[in-house]
Amino acid sequence: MVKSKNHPNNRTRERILDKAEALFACKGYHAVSIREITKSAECNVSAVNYYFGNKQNLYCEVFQHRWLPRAKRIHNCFRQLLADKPNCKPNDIVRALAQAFLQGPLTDAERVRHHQLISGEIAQPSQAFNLIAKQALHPLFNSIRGDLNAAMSEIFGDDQLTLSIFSIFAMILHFNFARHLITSLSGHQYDTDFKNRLVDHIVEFSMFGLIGKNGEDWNASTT
Amino acid sequence: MVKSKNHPNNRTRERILDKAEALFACKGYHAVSIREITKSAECNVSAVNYYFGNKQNLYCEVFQHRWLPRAKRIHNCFRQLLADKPNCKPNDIVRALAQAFLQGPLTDAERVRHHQLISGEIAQPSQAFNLIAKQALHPLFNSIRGDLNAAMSEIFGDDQLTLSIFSIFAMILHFNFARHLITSLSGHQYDTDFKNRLVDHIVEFSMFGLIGKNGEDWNASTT
DNA sequence: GTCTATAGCAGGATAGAC
DNA sequence: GTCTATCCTGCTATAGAC
Repeated sequence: MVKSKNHPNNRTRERILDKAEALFACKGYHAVSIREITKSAECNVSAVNYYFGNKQNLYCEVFQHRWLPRAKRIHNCFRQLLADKPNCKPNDIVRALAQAFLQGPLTDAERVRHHQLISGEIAQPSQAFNLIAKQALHPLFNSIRGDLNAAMSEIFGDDQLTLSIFSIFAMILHFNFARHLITSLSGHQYDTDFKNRLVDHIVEFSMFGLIGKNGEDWNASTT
Repeated sequence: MVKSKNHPNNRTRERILDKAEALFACKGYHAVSIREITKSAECNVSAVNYYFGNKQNLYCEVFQHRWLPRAKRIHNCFRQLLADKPNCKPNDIVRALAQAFLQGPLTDAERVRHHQLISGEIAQPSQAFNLIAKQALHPLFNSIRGDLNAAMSEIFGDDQLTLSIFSIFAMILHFNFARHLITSLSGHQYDTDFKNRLVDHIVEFSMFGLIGKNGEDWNASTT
């Protein structure tokens, strides 16, 4: 057995966070054991308790030190894309959002991890939910709300806008979160072409829905 | 200790399925122990192994004997709603779908369970995924595809239609699946009024997106 | 800061009485 | 079909050597 491992420029604490995140994302909190994490991080079992106290706290610190910084990178990317368009219209906002999340600064592996983790918290909120709600979800939501509000005509009610933002997020999350299902039903792999296609689709659908700009007499049969 | 428990008209096997489903939905597969299930079902620990062989198999049978029948009830409700409208337009189809899933034949507690279970499988597919994909997801998808295809104008491409159906499902799933987040961001509780509002929103957004029938010059700033 | 060793417990699964 | 008792594995967490 090697006593002192070679991990140049790569502290044990950081390696644990990296591997823990990957495993939590992939399998979920309860399906991952400390032994599995420390084995993957090539360190001793007791290192998790030494650095993080316990498993639950490691999970929270994954969100604090891995998930949140990545969320910030996505949001910055979104803001940057908008900053390049001074008088932006609703479609510019939705496009910037879709691009930031589907093509933005993350690698595809990071993107999958990111969405798996947030999906887990949305489905079954734990301690970490309050953290990310307060520091990422609420600020982003309010920011988009302000942008869209400024860009939309005033006939749009507050509630209508809120629900529309949820719907846009539903699409963005779903197209990352349900990759397996979507591949299984559509046959598409998540390559660059398909992601371009998805961004275009999200923008078009968010603007026109099923009807399209050629808007026909959709309501004719309803009396 | 009581030797023979009183469970009139309610076989042990069925009680285990009921309680197991509730717990799996609420906490996820790995977070639930056999002991917890059998305690909740008021039977002996060994009953799970007696009736289902092992935990994994119990999980699959929950999908087989609880989830799938419920999915069928929802699909029947959808078909029934459509049958009442002979010459249905796209908005009728989307409304029937949203109603079937958000207001349909299930109680609200059943609806939450149903969506938590399917979300778990979409996020991290297990053995059960193939079962429900083959017996519920693919048939429903193809059925809607056919309905919409017949109701839409022919300018809509195959791929465009596929992505649009995903988007409609994304909304329906998200509005059930992300209840905690949506309540946290919008302040709305999931009462009857809000669910009515959601159905209307899903139909409107799916038809017109953000622009609405008053469709303005959304694309003006993009050159 | 990293390791070994182990405490202490909970998990899934089985054998066999009734 | 339901129960008790038990096996054995794997888990989290801690104590203490180096």
